[in-house]
Amino acid sequence: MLDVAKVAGVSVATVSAVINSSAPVSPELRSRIEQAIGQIGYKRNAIARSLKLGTTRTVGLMVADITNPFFTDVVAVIQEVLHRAGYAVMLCCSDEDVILQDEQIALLIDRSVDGLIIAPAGDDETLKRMIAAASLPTVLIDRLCDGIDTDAVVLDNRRAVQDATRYMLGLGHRRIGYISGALDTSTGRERLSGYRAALEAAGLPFEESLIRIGNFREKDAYTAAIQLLTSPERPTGIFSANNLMVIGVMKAIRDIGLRCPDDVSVASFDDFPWADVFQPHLTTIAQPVQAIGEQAAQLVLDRLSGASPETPRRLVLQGRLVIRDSCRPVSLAQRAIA
Amino acid sequence: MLDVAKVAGVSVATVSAVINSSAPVSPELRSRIEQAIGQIGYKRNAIARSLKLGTTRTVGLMVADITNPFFTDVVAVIQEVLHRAGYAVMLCCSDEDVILQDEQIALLIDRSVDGLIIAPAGDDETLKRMIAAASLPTVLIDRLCDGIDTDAVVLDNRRAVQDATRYMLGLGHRRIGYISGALDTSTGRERLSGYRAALEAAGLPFEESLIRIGNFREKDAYTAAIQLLTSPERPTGIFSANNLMVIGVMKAIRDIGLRCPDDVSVASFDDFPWADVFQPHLTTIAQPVQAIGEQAAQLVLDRLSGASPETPRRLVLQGRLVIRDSCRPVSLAQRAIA
DNA sequence: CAGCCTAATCTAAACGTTTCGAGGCTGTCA
DNA sequence: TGACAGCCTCGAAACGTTTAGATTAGGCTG
Repeated sequence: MLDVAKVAGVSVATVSAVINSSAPVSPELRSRIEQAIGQIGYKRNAIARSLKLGTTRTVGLMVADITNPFFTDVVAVIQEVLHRAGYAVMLCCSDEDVILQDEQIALLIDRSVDGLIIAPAGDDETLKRMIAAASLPTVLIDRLCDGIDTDAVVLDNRRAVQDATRYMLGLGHRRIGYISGALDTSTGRERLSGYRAALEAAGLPFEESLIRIGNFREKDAYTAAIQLLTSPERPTGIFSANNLMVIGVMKAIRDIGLRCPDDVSVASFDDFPWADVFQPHLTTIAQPVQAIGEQAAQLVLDRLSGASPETPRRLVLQGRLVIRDSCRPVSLAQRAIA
Repeated sequence: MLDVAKVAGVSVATVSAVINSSAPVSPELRSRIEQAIGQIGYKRNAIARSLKLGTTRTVGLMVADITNPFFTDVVAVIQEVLHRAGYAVMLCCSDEDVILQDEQIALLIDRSVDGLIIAPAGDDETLKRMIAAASLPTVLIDRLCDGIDTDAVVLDNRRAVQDATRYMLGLGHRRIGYISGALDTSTGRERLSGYRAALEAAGLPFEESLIRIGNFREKDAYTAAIQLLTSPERPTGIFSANNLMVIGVMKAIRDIGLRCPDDVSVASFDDFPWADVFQPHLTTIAQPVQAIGEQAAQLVLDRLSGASPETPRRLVLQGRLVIRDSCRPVSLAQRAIA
């Protein structure tokens, strides 16, 4: 910029004024400066600018698992909306690990991001402290955390799972295995509570032995499903609390030598683009990923521009049960087993 | 930092010395300073540091489609390796769009990333110019660009597709439809050339009418497959040049009222974690995603630390044909049609 | 005891911007 | 003609670091 000023024979202040059109500059100087810029090939240094302005026009985005299609769909739309608004996105991934999560958040805050969008891997004190200390515009997505009182956009998890469970009950299933996400996540807890509520509404008992923790991971879900399927009273249906885990469940069913839906009915949280073309066509709960991403991005943009109310806004969206054919009415043979 | 210095009763230079252990400091002062840091809760400002040092410890990562599981797998490992090395990752996505790609690269360079890892959406002049002008450590992944002469890690696309095509030919298929990626990508061209080479080796003619461009996108591939399947001489097999497109192909087959593999055999580039549990079990070419990610990250890290040779390094990895059961020997009935 | 060396500490400049306040010029009005 | 307002332009400080080079103190040597 100093060079530009020299070439144009003006002061840096004037150059800055034309670049940011922050002050009136005579047409003559303006053109001289613009020409000098073109000649030198000058690009303003964003770092120096950030230092002076205290703003980076970057928002940190942290998801629990970059490999999960649900998150990538959401990331894609957030990315797009923020980019349109002139913000860059710094993406991190905690791999469902709280330690890693804290490291990454620290890294983002360290880099002075202007805002934060987080799908937390789990409640933890450090996270709370860091967010409070940083006091940045923050929005939680997918999952909430006790004690983090910020904007958020989440699903009505309880209701969605309640619907799905009611559907399975309606097909005559009485023993429905449940592969849960980690219970230190809000989604883990809420989804399970939906299952429980459906059972209760149907006047059925809640059996601990039908619940297994799959930690939202394929591998853990596989082990969990194997246990469920080899237990003395095998469930006639299994509900998986997310998309990654249902793959593990299906592998378990195959490895045990059973078939879905003939021997075991399966339903799952999160939809797949290929679900209605590969068999069994999975019955799932589809999340409005587009809306989630848009709203989250908008919430953070609103706060960034100071257009938000003081009190945190909490958006709750609804899932949609997509019935395909991975669930079947309970057969006589299955009844006999149970 | 000034505050810390005041509290500890020393100069900022000394504080800086203890923070970076860049100069010897007496134990007494060191502990006074450390205490002051704790008391104030001081965190060093990375922006100011970047300005002074001219380094951001951030690398830009740009992929063509964040929604594609192949890319997310690679992104996940790059992320992890770079994080371990103390670098942050700034992720962007071009959505297979050259214009968007240029915007995003400009944004990354503008933010002064220290290095760049790019899976280009396509050859284009602007990209070349920007990369040359920025003269940053750059590594291309998945796809090469004419005229961008940097480190790179790619697959032996030609050979992989040649293997797969030979396999289909071995099953008796003579009319194999080919859904191609965009031909302004190196992967688009190389994969197609593998198909062509296999045909040639088998002494069969290459028919333009069997080739359709699906642009690596599900939607375009769907349209392309519909055309192929409704043509007078319907192919008995279809090869899809990536994972997203094979979904479109399967949807087309279903919508036309055909079945895979009974009526049409299908094989595809890129593997899926669920491929051997949902039917039809897709025959695919699996890419070594872990290795691709690790090598790419390592290449950029090496250059960042100045440990690289002057000449660009080009790593070519091999794919692996995973035979499942979406391809079947050509039946008599199919022969009759053709 | 002067002179020197070493080790610890400090001062101040620099990185590339933005911006505040001051100053200069032009033109208008009394 | 002088006062004043308005518009441009500029100088310089500030953002929070790092670091080269100056300074100081203390110990050793001759």
